[in-house]
Amino acid sequence: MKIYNTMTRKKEEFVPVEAGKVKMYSCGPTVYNYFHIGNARPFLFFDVVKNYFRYIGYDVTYVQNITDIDDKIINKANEEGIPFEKVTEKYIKAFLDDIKALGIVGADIQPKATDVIEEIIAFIDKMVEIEAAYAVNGDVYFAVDKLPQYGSLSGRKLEDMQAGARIQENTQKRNPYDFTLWKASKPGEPKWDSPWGEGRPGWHSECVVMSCANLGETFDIHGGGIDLVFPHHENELAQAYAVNKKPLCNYWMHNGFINIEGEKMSKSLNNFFTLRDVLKKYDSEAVRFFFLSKHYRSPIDYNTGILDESEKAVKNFYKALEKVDYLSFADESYEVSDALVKFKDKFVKAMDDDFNSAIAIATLFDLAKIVGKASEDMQLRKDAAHLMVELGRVLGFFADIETKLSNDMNQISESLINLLITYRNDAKKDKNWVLADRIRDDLLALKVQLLDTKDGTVYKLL
RNA sequence: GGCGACAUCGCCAAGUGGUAAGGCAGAGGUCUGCAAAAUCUCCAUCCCCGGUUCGAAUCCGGGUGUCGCCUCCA
Repeated sequence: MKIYNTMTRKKEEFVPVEAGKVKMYSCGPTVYNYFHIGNARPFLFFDVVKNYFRYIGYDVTYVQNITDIDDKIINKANEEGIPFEKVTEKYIKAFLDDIKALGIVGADIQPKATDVIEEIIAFIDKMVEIEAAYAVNGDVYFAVDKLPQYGSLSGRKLEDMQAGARIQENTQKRNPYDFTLWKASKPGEPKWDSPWGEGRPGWHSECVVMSCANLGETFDIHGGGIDLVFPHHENELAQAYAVNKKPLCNYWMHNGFINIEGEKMSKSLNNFFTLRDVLKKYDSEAVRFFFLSKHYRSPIDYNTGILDESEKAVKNFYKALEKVDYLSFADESYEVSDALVKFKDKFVKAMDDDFNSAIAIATLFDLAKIVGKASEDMQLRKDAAHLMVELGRVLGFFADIETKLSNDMNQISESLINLLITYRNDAKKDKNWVLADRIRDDLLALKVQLLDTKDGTVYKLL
């Protein structure tokens, strides 16, 4: 198992802190809005990471935080003139609904920042105590100068950063790169008591507190979007070094960005799509296919055509399963036969190589080809179907296979269609092509497609 | 200015020294009253130049182009 580690900029063999166990953390949403497809990428990807580790036998603990106190949330609350809790309540629910709609199982532990304020205060207090941080007028800042390791994750040196960076003047800070740990509250803002007065925690401390509390001071994997490398993750790491004197985690994983039609997604360009809106038009598995068909570290371009293609591709998985009537034997046990073991190997090898999901998906197509091939041995086709579903589920596909494959047509309409097929066959016998075609076309308009096969006419619901 | 990523068939996308996976689209055959479906088959030498090597899409150098981070944006 190899993982690309942002810290070292190379693929490294994965060695867990504790044998047989994986402790992973990924940065969750700030709940002030519906999340967009860019946010969806890490949510989906790290869920697959978790699935895969479980699949190959690890005992996984996956923690993902919810940031429910933050400037953006306060701004939103002020805009709408409601308490910030109303904002977070609404968007936490939306977050949970949306990831579920995308087929994301979710984290084992999902702590909220406001649930651990006491712990965050204690953590910041410790930094002040050891002089890794300092308080000024009710604010607390982390002193980056004190930490020689600062910049090690993002590969920057403080000297380099100073040169051309556009950092707002903040005369309270000793170094412009000192970051806020605690922020004094203004009148009317949410606040908590602290040794430095009433205020609220900055963003960077909560993740350290929540990850270490649930996973230990050094855990295995910390994930998030590539943009979080600096400053967020750099700052998390800095705090962990300062207080625990050891690295926060052994492997830093970062997913690439999503562009829209070749341009950066941004609110000013108004070119972002919420997942919620995308799922109104496209099947969730098409979205999943879109993400997983490309390596997670690559930048990925979103455009309207790409999901159409993805949707067709996913449909072919189901077409193959329909051909063998998968549901009729889905519950039967099976073994990976000698003829199929190479596909499982290919899948595992691909995923072991820094989660190469593109090849993993190709394996699914390899299997779909066998499943759908009428000339193949039926037992082989069934076994291939089982394996295809087993592997597909690791990637999050086929979660709702019963619904997808079941024909919800009721008995009456089924017999009506068969009746019309009989009429059409009579018309064909009479060479009444006009009537025959009319029946076919009219049914097509009702989303019932007639197909003339060697064995007679069959129909398909579109 | 500093740091970094990427450039592979019409589109999406694997590949990290041994002679280009897969998907979508497309072409042809079979089947068919027509059509669709199904099925079989076909479909790239890897941005440019130079180097290393028996051998490079893969390594090195130089171009060109695209993009990202350095603004509490995943």
